[in-house]
Amino acid sequence: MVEQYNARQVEEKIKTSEKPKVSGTYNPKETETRIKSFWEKEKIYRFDSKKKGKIYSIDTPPPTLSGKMHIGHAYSYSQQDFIVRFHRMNGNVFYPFGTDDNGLPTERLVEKLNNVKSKTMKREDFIKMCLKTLKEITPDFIADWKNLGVSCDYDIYYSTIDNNSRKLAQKSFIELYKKGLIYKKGFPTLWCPDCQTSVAQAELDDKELPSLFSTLRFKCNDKDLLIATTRPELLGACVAVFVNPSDKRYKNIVGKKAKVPLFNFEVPIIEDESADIEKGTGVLMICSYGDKYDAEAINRHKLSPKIVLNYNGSLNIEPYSGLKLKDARKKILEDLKNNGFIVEQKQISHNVNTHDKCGTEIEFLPTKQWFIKILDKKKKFLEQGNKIKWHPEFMHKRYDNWVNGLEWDWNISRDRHFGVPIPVWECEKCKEIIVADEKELPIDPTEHKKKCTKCKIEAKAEGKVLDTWMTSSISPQIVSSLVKTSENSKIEIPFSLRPQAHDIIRTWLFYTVVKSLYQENEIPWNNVFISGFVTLGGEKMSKSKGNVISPQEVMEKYSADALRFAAAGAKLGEDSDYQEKDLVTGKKFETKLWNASNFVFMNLTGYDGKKPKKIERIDELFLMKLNELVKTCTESFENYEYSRAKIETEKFFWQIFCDNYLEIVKKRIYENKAGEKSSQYALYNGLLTILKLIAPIMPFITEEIYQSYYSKNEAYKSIHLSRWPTVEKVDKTDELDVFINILTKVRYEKSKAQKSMKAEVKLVLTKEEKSKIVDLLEDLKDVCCAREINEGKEFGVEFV
RNA sequence: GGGCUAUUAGGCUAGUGGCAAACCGAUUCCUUUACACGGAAUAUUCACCAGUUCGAUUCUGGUAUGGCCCACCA
Repeated sequence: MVEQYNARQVEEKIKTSEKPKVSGTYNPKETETRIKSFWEKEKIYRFDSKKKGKIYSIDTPPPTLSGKMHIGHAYSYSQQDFIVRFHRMNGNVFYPFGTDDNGLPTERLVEKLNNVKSKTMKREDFIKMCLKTLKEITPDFIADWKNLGVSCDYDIYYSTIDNNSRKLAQKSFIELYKKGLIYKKGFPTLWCPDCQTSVAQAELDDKELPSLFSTLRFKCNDKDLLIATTRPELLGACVAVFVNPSDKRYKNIVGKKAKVPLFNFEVPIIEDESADIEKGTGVLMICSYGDKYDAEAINRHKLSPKIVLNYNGSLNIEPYSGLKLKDARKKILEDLKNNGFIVEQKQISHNVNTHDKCGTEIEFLPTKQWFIKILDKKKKFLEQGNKIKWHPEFMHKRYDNWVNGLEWDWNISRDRHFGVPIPVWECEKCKEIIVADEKELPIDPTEHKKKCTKCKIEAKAEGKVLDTWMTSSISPQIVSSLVKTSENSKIEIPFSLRPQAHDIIRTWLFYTVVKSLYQENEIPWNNVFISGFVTLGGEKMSKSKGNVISPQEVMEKYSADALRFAAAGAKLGEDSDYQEKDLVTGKKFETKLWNASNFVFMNLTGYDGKKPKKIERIDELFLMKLNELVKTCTESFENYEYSRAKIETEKFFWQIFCDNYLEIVKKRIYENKAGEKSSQYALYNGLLTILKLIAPIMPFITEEIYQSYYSKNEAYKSIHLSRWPTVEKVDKTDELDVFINILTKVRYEKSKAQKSMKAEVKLVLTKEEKSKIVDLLEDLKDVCCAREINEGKEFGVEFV
């Protein structure tokens, strides 16, 4: 069992421990639990609204509340936390937390947990049940984020279905409606027959499906007119037949009528560029509606559509009434075949659009929906995109591609039961729209009666709900509303950062830009930080494939710090493959950090914290080298390149600090040589700096080491509130490199001779070598175990 | 079909206009005043073809192969 400590006990422990606690083996499980409660108790990550100075604000992504944290979350939230922790050490951060529970996944979860069906309940009651259920299950869900060390201020919390979020989403609707940016229109829209709702372009997925490509026999003046189709079930909705104007084969029949097989009605034969001469038979049948081009074509030629599809995906045309699309297709093909209307049939595979929530093939149905105008502002959205700094830069292209490819206005209404209601009523007589008063929000119009201001009769409540992105797209406004602002701490839009994954650039990211432009006339954030996915063996993880890595188990086995360490290896924006060896490396790094700290503290007895008058050259060179690392890490973190900071710090700590510097100063410290104080100074500050540099990535172990030694001398109660190391201007010198180079050569000779590194030698250096490290000869002698160092024509090692 | 991105040691990945690198693994050795969960060393490598350049793994163009996004869907 994990031993539980509270913060007071931690304090006691620290106070009462005379000797440095860093000894024995590192126990991450116990430590992480204890450090986590210390952070919570001391409110280390609380947003301080009174603190002066610039605020680094984060538009934290709210994870969907369903099930548990998955490994992708673990990586991406770690990555954003690296950046946040770096900025916290440079000033004040605003890092709220939210959960997304306004969507289908949560609806299903709540239904399952309470054994109810939302559609049979009053919407208001279902939302109440959601809020109650969520209150019960959310703490457990969030626990994983806390265990991982994600340093949000969890008191600044929102849920996308809570009263405040619903209120702001409705307010946003009303604001945009009043600005004339929202309209309601009957239109053939993307429709999911399974969810029985309209959907937005951004919710479409591709699916490669097998299909039958059938060439059918239409009739024109008793002659055959062959037309190929994959959608025979829509024959009854055929309203025209198109041929290309430059297709000589069909010139003579343009303007005549074609007879639709099986249904026996006639449709006009029209010239239209959209018919591809090469494809099929070159004749194209237009149905209402097979796809968006049908919709456009029907509009273009002012044809009247024949709607044969019901909202639930069944046909309404005899004799196929009531049959679902797939069954109807089967039956119609059968009938066509039996009547000799099929000339040719082949199996093909083609991509179809499906609904990303349920995988059902998307249909087109004319329904009345609410839209936000976006098509006429493409240029403006591209401009906004240009004002944002993208990390990595190439993700900007994805945004541009999406904006350029937009073909529909944003459909924001959904025919679902659960969600944020659209706060309007419509007079059935004069079609006047009555919007809710801001004071009434959040409101469910179906629960309230409103009269038409003109006709004075009762208006009809809108039954539809808003697209969940309608709420998510105002996340900056939602989190801003959660804190009281003071002079010092205005949470302003644009925020500093939006961290998110690349799969929702077209939705969350884009829609937030839209809202921010329409509501604030601003970009929502100055920086966007796009993380990649976590794969296993190069493949996407999914429950169905069974190749899922559970972050809870990884944390259990390797520690949260090790998991974060692995996440820090992933390059920004790129998918990274989960490799167990990265966790092994992370754990080893912990051990090494622990042992090295142990060694440093052991040798700091008698150190008074003051800077000695004389700093030995070797100590100075080490601190200068470290200064270069500080510079690199600072720049890297500023540019969101946490992985570079991690690699450089790891390399420096292991290779320069442990393998070389500690070995070099050992003898001086053991033997209380003259430069001891100087080395102690360098050890104390060197280790502290290294700890700070790696603290954003490994917050637990660095805090533990800080608490066990440094906190009593340093001004800050947590390493995560301490100040990031500053970069000093120093002259460059290669003395240390030359020194290490010589040391390497000595080690090589010892290794070749199969001798211990402690074997005593006589060393011969060239005049040039010797002159470069003239101040370091005594150190070289110590670390090489050299009895003497002589000058000669060439480098040489002699064993004694 | 368009866009983006990638191709580096046995595996997984950094990186750079001028001796090619970390980690895991393999091989050889080393040990006891931080750490064998350690240290020293060894082997093996920049997809292909052109161009720019004194010099290209790095820049440019193309080819091949993979991934992602978008489009096509009669």
